Amino acid sequence: MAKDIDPDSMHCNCPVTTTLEILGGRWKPIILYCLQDGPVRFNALKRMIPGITQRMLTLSLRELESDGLILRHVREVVPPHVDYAMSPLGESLKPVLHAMSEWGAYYRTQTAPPQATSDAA
Amino acid sequence: MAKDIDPDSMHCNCPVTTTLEILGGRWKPIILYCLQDGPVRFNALKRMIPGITQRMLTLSLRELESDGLILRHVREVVPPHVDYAMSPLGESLKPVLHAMSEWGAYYRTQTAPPQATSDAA
DNA sequence: CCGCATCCTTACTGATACTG
DNA sequence: CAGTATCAGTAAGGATGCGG
Repeated sequence: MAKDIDPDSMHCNCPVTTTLEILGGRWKPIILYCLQDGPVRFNALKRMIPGITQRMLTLSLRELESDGLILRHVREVVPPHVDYAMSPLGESLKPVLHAMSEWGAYYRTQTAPPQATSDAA
Repeated sequence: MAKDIDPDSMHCNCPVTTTLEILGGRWKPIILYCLQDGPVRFNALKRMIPGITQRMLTLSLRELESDGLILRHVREVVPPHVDYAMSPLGESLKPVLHAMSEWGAYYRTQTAPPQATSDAA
């Protein structure tokens, strides 16, 4: 998803793809979701997202920061204290995240028949 | 993505991730975008999305169909005539696509260098 | 506590050629 | 026209260990 698209071979200017490029990947949306209620520390984030590895958390955080969606705040103390928070641009993404969340939930109700209707394919 | 997530290892029930799984990948959103105005034939789709290969178009279409977002209509004639259209579930995704599109466009205005027209629009 | 470096595996994507 | 099959390259994601 971090794939760089050459302007020369930019077949489609679809802004949806732009959005996908930014919050694509397995962990970005979850991280953003966790940050919605305020700043969170690195290890707290790791604890909130059980399956994530430190590597992926670090990489995702860096990309999110690089894309201007989150802010990284380092406090020079021992032990180190670093927390992450949404930037204004990140805040602007909230409605989108909300819409995607709503649809994802709706989708599940439409495709997850408890046990009846074997059209599970 | 075609990635299958085991319920047992489902670390996060974030519905946003569900949505991302469904329209993740390089071509899905573009295809959905092309289908928004009505049914389109296979080759027409291929023509509307210059960079896509037949393979990726076929695979993406199959996944979209499998996920219930689009409908495949085969007319048994020579030459073969197959067209794809949004299903009601696909239609329900339109607002989400629109929100993502809006944000993507907004994001570009926020990150586009003022001094140059580097946005390959 | 926070993060980086290395290596490895898998998944996604693409080019090309062939078929009903 | 609308696919399918095979092959291969790249990049995303993960495991583990070290450093500030």
